[in-house]
Amino acid sequence: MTALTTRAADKVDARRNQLAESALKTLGELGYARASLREIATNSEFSHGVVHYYFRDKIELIVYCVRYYKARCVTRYDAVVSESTTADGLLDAFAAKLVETLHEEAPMHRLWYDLRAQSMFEEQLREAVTMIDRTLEEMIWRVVTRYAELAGREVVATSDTAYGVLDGVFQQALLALAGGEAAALDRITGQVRALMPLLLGARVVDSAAS
Amino acid sequence: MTALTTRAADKVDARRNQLAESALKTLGELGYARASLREIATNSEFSHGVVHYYFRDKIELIVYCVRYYKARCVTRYDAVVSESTTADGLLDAFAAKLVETLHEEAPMHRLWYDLRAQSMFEEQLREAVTMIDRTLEEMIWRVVTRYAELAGREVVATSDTAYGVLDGVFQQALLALAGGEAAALDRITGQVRALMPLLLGARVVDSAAS
DNA sequence: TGATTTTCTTGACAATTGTCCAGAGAAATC
DNA sequence: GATTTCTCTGGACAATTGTCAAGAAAATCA
Repeated sequence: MTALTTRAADKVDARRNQLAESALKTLGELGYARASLREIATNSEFSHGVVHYYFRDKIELIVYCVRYYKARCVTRYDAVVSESTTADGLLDAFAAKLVETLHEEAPMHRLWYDLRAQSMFEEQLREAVTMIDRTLEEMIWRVVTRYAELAGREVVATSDTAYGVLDGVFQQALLALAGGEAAALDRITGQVRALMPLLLGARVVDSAAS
Repeated sequence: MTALTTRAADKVDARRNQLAESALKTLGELGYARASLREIATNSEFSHGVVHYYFRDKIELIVYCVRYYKARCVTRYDAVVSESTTADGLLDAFAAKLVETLHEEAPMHRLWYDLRAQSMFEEQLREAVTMIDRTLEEMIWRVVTRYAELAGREVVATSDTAYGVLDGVFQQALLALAGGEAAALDRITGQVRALMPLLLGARVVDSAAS
């Protein structure tokens, strides 16, 4: 019985994910405000009524989508961290990955910034948004600390500052890109190369290697 | 006749500004999506029909509001720049002003971030948003260059990077504040104190003063 | 004061929205 | 194969939206 229940729950979750998938496509295209449930359903293979079978209301769908979206984000820079062997190499790989993300996932990211802004008005969004924000901060922190480790230096900024700084220039690039400014891709590469070293302080002396 | 026309135009502009004023209040409270023309009109001293007498449609009202809002922003840190006599003093004044802004104009700023995000979906908003963004960047740049000048050092970051970085942590603070995290005010003070020096490079030798 | 223009109000409109529901269809269970 | 449960459809609902227009009210001008 437990097994059956679990399997049924899995099936429901699978359908929820399927709906979230197409909902995210519509949301990324139209943004939070303009994406109606009917439009979302039209861009899926179901009718508009099915949404209320799997989600209580619109906000629950959105929140589910936001959480679902997070799963794709967390590992984005893991390869950058694990496969880089030098500080400069990591810098290159990180910048390249940022550019790739801006290129290929722009709709997803403008949706993210949209939702984050909406969360300042709609309290129901806040918890999910805060959770993702924390996850993103940790992701960036892994990159920065690995960078410092490879450089043999210490990080002089806190985790939130590092995230805030890089998120700021990333958002700037995304915005410029939305305005057709293709040069934004080159610009952010330079910005990251310039900023990351600034986050590092004096050379660390490894006391175990004397 | 020119004088009369001008005076009439001034009167129209005055009414437009009056409407923009109360519209901004509603927009700051509800955000771009949820602020209907009726709600905006209700929070003004006019009926909902008057909006279409002074503005062609909703988007024109919003854009007008955005531009009107800009006028209040540009001079916000002028006193910080002109009245500071030491680098550390400027840092203090700048951080204090940021905190004050976060405290007193939070609704206005969450509206700004909302509109900026919307501009990635709605092309009609883009021009006005881009213009304000440039203005804000210049404003920050005046602070940063003045800071470098007082410190007798050069700025190692470009104007857009400086703006992106500070805007990032500011937005982070605003978001945290919306979530009731009062500690965000102290945090951003520390962040600014830590970040600004990082934007400066080696000591500048004033060749004229040798 | 009377005429004319400007300004504003009120009500109406079509469209869109989120939500709900009755029932059709599919799947699972017995 | 019959029955029950799950899944989905399509239409209806009230509420809200931006927009518009007809006319009242106010201001301006003669």
